[in-house]
Amino acid sequence: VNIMSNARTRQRNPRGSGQLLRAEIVEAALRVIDAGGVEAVSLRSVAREAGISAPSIYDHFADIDAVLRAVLDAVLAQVTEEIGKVVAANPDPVVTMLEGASAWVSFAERYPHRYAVMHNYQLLTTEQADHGAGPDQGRPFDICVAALNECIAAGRSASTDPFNDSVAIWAGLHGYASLLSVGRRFPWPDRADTLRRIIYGLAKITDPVDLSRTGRRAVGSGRRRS
Amino acid sequence: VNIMSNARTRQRNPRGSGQLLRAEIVEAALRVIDAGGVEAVSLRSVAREAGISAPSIYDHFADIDAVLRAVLDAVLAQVTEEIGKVVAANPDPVVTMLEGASAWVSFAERYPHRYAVMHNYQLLTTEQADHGAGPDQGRPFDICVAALNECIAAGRSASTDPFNDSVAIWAGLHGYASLLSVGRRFPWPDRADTLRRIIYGLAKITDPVDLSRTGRRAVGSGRRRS
DNA sequence: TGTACATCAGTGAACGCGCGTTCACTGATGTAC
DNA sequence: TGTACATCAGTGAACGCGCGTTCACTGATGTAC
Repeated sequence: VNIMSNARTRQRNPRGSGQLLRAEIVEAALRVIDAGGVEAVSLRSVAREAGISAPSIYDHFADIDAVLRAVLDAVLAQVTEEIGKVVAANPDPVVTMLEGASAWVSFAERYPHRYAVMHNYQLLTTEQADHGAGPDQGRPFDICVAALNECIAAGRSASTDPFNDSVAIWAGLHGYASLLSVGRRFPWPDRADTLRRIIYGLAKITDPVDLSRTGRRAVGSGRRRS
Repeated sequence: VNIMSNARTRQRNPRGSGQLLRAEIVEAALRVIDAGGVEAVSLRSVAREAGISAPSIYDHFADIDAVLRAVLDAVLAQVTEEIGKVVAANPDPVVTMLEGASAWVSFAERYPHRYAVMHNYQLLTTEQADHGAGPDQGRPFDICVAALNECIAAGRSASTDPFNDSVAIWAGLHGYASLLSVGRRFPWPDRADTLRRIIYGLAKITDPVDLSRTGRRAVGSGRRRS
């Protein structure tokens, strides 16, 4: 747990740079979370990991929950950025949905404990829960609605209700990410296949794409229709 | 938290009935979980709720994790029974899928903390994680595969791969149940509508059913196809 | 240019709390003789 | 029928631990004069 600790190596920040410790505390909390989950977080464990004494945290945060809210902001920013990058890189709206979904699930698998923290409702401030900063409700969910609207506009989706269909997509992706991130033993099918089933089925994609071909051309064999 | 406690009112069990306390401990743990989530569970909090001294638990369980595993068994039995009842009552396979899904989500909403415990992988024994007792992998997941196979056999589903499609359905239902159970504020669409989107989309139902009509006849307007 | 002082960025010791766990024990009740 | 005893179903006190939080403090560094 203490492998990445900077305990004992830390130097006091120079005069006027006291704010730097705030960021160091958030980073230390992220390391504690990655190593042992949110239940390993305590004021003292974060202080140990940051290489400072416990009372020093009070100079920057009111309590450990304030630290966790700052952590949550950092995690939200990270996942939104990762998805945003993928979405911006793809002009094809169907590919955008698939790759965005893949980025979401990939984040959950690489940072399972951050993903869990992101969905721990107890931690959220009302603002984080209600507005744009909300993990799914906010930017990632909005990205999903926007991408689905683009699919509809391009004639690639049969959805007539992009908001309600996006709720279903959100549920599917969160459930899949959540199941994968807890590391349950299960004969999981190929991930790209499962993501295609979820996105094609819930976004009502009429015009699948074969991602295994570099040309990314539409193919007719992606999903059989009756 | 202590409202339903039987502290101070409890009588020692009669000679030869010491086993009864085991069940009382599990029930007390369920009350603690329902009131405050799994993080409120401790050996002492469960003992308080059961109206016994803390060391008494050691006569029946090796440690608090053993109590939680017994709790998990009870929760799995409950949810499996609730779903099984609904499934057995419906001869129509499409209705079975919808009502089974509704029962699952309803359980998550009525017992959000039990639902969370059920997906807390840390608690599972290897047996619970791998075999029939597993929360979704086991009986509920098998019920889903069986129901989907019935839909296919009845010509109501276009699925050609019931196992992989069931994984997608499992993801969708778990995600939806999970999102609802954490109580996030969100303009949720009508629940039956969302469940229809998830099941019809992922089970590839070609022949929707209108649940609002008591006759449960198939209707053509459930989902537009391009 | 020197020096007193204020400020900054923290520290160390201590507090009371709930926790898991141990250990010797208690008191009611069934049973052997 | 009486009584000694074994057993059962627990209890009460104590331990060491990590926790959140407080409080007086320290020592380096910038600044006023």
